[in-house]
Amino acid sequence: MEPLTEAQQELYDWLVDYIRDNQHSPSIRQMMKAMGLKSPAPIQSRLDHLRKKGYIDWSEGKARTIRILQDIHGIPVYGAIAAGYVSEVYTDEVTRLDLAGLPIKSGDYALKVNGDSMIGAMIQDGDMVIMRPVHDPQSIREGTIVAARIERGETTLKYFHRQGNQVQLKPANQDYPVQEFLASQVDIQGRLVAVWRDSFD
Amino acid sequence: MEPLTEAQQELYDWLVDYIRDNQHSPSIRQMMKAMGLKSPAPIQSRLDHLRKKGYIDWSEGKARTIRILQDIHGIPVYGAIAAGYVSEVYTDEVTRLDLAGLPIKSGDYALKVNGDSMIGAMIQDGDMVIMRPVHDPQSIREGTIVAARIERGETTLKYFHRQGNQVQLKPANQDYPVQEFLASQVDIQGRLVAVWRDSFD
DNA sequence: ACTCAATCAGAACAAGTGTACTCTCGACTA
DNA sequence: TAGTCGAGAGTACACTTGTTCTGATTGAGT
Repeated sequence: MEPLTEAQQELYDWLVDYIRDNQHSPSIRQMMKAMGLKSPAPIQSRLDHLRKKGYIDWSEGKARTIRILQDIHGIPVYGAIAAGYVSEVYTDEVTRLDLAGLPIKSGDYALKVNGDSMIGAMIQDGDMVIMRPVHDPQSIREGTIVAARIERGETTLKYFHRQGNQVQLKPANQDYPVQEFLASQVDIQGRLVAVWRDSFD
Repeated sequence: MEPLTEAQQELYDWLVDYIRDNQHSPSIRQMMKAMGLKSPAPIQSRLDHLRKKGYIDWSEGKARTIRILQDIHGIPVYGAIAAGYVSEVYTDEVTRLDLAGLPIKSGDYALKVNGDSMIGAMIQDGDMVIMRPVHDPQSIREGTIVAARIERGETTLKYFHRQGNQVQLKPANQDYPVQEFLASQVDIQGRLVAVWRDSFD
């Protein structure tokens, strides 16, 4: 990332804070006052440089449309780790894991997992599963993990399989039985899109 | 939260998406087009209702200053699901899982997991592990999962154990051996605070 | 049948706002 | 020493944009 001058850095830092707090960009005259200036020209100049250097962008001619190009919310992904004695560090290109924006859409919701019936799918007690609402049951693919409500009763997390007009709900644990229902008996409330676990002491 | 009409809900959902994607509010005429309308009046009406019901707010007279009052980045936690045929739905109090803010501190970073040496700890290939830097190796508790760099070589994810002045790195998979090193040989780069997995088709 | 709220079209206005322009000044460099 | 670049003041203009009108339509209650 190309370095910034002191004045540019000052404006950039203020911008990031303002946008994070207010969910929208300030106007040039607002920035002017915040920087203690009496003319919009210096702000324009700094903004031009910030854009040229790849820090921000905006829609030409439109009011308050500045966007910070760097991810504000995510955390940096430094590389790949682990296991087979291999490791790799991303030095030049630091991607970012945007837990807030990237894989999650509006409407998604989370459920806390009780029990261990999905242990074979690496989902354990206490995990948070992020679900996406399913509007058309026909669109669910075989083997997807879904939250299924059975006959207006309890909801469980299971593998989804079709068998004619029947629906199979398979746990990922030998200790639990496979359940079969008529398609009309089960209500698929969502499909699994992500798992979050922070239950480490 | 007061319920919304269909038209209001449609606008609100679109708004949330737009602001999250663009870091600023759209103009009324943009909303007009997005909703397929030919007049700004209906949008204003919907916005008035959304504000009155506490969903959004804006600075009067200022362009593109709409803010979503609800937390955009967290996602709602509807309840507990699964497993032992038990389920529970949180109806009254909807907590929110703030993936961006809550359990993650500044300085945390993510690593993509290669291999299956931690499969016993329910961490599989492709998972993102969120690590927190460890400054004092003495503070690490027995059995914590850490990212350890061995003799300035590769970094691996393992259980951390002490044995006198030696350090044991135990994988969570029988197929891999336990490794032992002098404390001076291993550099603990971080301890595991969370796991994220979104590799579902 | 009546009321009321919510939803639309269309037009108009005033303020907010981005942008362009002309200057000056200081720091650094060839 | 002349030249370039970034910072800053001040002014002006055109477009974007929020807001306010006047009406018409629809649907749900009563």
